Amino acid sequence: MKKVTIKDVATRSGVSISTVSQYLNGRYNYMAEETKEQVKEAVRELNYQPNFMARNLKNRSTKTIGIIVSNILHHFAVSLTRKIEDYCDMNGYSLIICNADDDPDKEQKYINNLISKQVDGLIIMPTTENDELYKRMANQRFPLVFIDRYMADVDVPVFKLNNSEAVKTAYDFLQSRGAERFCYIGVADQLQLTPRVERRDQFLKLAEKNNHLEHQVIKDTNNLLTERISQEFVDTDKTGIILANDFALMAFLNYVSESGINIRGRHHIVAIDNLPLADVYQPRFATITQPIEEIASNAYETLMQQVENQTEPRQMISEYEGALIDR
Amino acid sequence: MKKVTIKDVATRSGVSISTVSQYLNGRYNYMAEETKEQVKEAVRELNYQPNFMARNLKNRSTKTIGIIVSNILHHFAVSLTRKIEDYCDMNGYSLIICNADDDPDKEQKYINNLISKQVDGLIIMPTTENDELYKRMANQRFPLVFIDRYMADVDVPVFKLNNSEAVKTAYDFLQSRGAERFCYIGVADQLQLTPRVERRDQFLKLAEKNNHLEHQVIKDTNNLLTERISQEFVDTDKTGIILANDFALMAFLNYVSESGINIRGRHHIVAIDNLPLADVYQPRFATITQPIEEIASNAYETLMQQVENQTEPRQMISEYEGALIDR
DNA sequence: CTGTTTTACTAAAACGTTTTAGTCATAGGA
DNA sequence: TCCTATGACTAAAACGTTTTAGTAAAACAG
Repeated sequence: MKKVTIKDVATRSGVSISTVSQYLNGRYNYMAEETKEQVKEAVRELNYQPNFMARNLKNRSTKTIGIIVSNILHHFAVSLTRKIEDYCDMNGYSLIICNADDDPDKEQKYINNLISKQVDGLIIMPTTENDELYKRMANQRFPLVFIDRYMADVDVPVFKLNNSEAVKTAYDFLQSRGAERFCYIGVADQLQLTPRVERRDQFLKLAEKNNHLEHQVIKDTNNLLTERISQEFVDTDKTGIILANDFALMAFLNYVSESGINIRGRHHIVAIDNLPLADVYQPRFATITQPIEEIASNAYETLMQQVENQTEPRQMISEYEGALIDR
Repeated sequence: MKKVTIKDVATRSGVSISTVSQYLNGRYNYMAEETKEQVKEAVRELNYQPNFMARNLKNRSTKTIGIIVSNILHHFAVSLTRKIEDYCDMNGYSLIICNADDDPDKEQKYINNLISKQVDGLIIMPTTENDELYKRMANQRFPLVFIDRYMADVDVPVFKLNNSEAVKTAYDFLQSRGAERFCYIGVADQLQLTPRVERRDQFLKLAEKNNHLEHQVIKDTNNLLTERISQEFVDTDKTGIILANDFALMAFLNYVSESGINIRGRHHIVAIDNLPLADVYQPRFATITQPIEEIASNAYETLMQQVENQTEPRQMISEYEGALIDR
C-alpha cells in the first residue's frame, strides 16, 4: 500500500507542490480556473488524503481534542462522551476517546500518548492518583479540564454534579416518603474519587444531623452486600435506600434478584445516575439524573477558551444540580 | 505553551540530536554510560514528550489502529470496543474510538480522518452505505476488517454473530416452552444492516416453515409498538416474543412499563444481545449473548496480520454462535 | 610503530506538508 | 515608452523526528 502524497498530485496535475497546497487550503486568490480544475481532478483520481502528520508538523493546531474516560462501561461516562463528541463535531474538531478504566497507570499512559499526538486539549475524569502529572500539565499551560472529579491542590477547572445536594435531595425524598432508617450503598473504592467521597460523607452527615442512628453504609458491593444487608431487608418495611451510582444499583438489583427478596413497595429507593433501566424496572424507583448536558457544554466551552485564547487553566469548581425523577 | 523538542534535550545534555534520538529509541550499543545518564536526566527535567507527528512522518507505522463504532450507546458495541482495547493495550497499540452513530456521512468523515491520521488499520461496523469507499480501501490494500455487518460485494473479512442460528435457537426455545404464536420485534431500519435483515428473514422463514400463520413482525418500535402489539398481548397467554436487539428490548420493556400490562409468566421472551439489565429484570427472560470475546480476538488478529504481514484483505465471513441464557 | 577495528559520537538528508519570499509575464497608468 | 501593479505560479526553508553515512579517537593486532 504505497501512499499518495502531494507530490503525486502535483506531478499528475502538472503544477508545483506549492500550488497544490494552496488549492488544498482553499486559497484560490491567485489561481487560474483551469489550474484549479486540474488539481481537483488529480486529487479525485488519486483519492488523495493529506498526511495529517506532515500537515500538523507545520501547523500549530491539530483540531483534535482527547477525552480520557474513567470507565467506558459507566453509562454516565459514555453519555457525556457522546455529548462532547457532538460539540466537537459541530466545531470541526475530532475527538479521541481513551478508556482509563480507573487505572492510574493506564491513565498516565494515555495522557502522554495524547500529548505526544499533539491534541489541542484534554478532558479528563481523573483517577486522582496522577496529581504530579496534572500539575505539570497545568504549569505548562496545557489546555485541560476535569470532569466529575477533582483534587483540591490541582489548578484545573472542574465540572461536576453537586454531590452533596444530590444526596440531600435523595435523603429528603426518602424521609418524605416515610423512611425511618437509611442505608447507603456504594462501591469499593481504593481510590479517593470525588463523587464517592462526597456522596458518602454527605450521607453520614445527614444521618447524624437527623439523629438517624439506624443507618448503614455499605462500601463494597462485591462480597459484603449479601451478608450485610439481608437482615435489614427482611426485617423492616421502612428502610430508605440510596444507591451511590450505576454500579451500586446493578449490584443491588442483582442481589435482589438472586436472593429472591420481594422489595415491591416495601422500601424506598433513590439511585444516583440515571440508567435507562430505571424506566422499565419494576417496582419503580426514583433516580437523580446527572446534569450531563450542562457538564458537557461547559467543559467543552472552557476547554476551547483555553485552546483558542491561550488562557491558562485555573481551578474553578462548577457544580450543577442533579434532578430527582420520581417515577 | 512552548513545546519541548529533541533539540532542547540535546542542548541541555550537551550532546547532538542524533545521540538523543538513539537514546530515545533504546539503541545503547555504542553509548557511554555517562552520556546515557545525562540524556536521561535532561529528558526528565524538561518533561520531554517526543512529537508523535514528527516521529511518524519518518516511521512507517503509527502503532495505532482505529475502530469506528456503529453506535456507542449500543451495549454490544461498547463491550466489543472494550475487549479490542485490551488486545491493543497488550500489544503496544493505541486505539482511537470513533462513533459513527449509524450515520454514513459521519462514518465517511471518520474513516478519512483516521486514514489521514495514518492509523495502521481500521475496524469498522459499517453502515453499508459507503461501499465505494470500502472498496477503494480494499483495493489500496488498506488493512481493514468488518464487525457485525458486511456487504456481499466488498472484499473485507467479517466477524459476526451467526444471526440465523441465533434466531433459530430463540425460536426453538420458545416453541419448547409451549409458544403457539410468535412475535418478532425489531427496530426501524432505513439502512439494510446485516443483523437486522438476517434476523428478520430467518424469523419469517421459520414461521413459514412451521406453518405458524399467527406470527407478527414489528419493525418500528417508535410509534407502531403501542398500537400493534397490545391486542395480542391482552388476548393470549401463548405468545413467544423475539426481541431483535438492545433497542428493541428497551422499547418493549418501556411499552410494558407504560401500558401497565402484566407479562408475568404469560409470555415467553428471548432477547438477542445480553444487556446487564437481563440479570435483574423481573420477570426473567432468556437472552442470546453475542460471542464478543471471539469476535474481538479474531477481528484483532486478522487485522494485525494485514498490518504486519502486508497480506491483503479478502472477503471471509467468520460467524460465531450465540449462547442462549435461560434464566 | 603501523594499520585495522571498535567505540562514541555527529552532520545532514529525508519524511510530507505549509509558508515565505520570490520570479516572470502581462496589464495599466503616466 | 517606461514604470509600477497585479496575477499566476514556484523554489526552498521550516516543522521535529529517524536514519545513513560518516568522523575521530581509542584499542588492538602484527
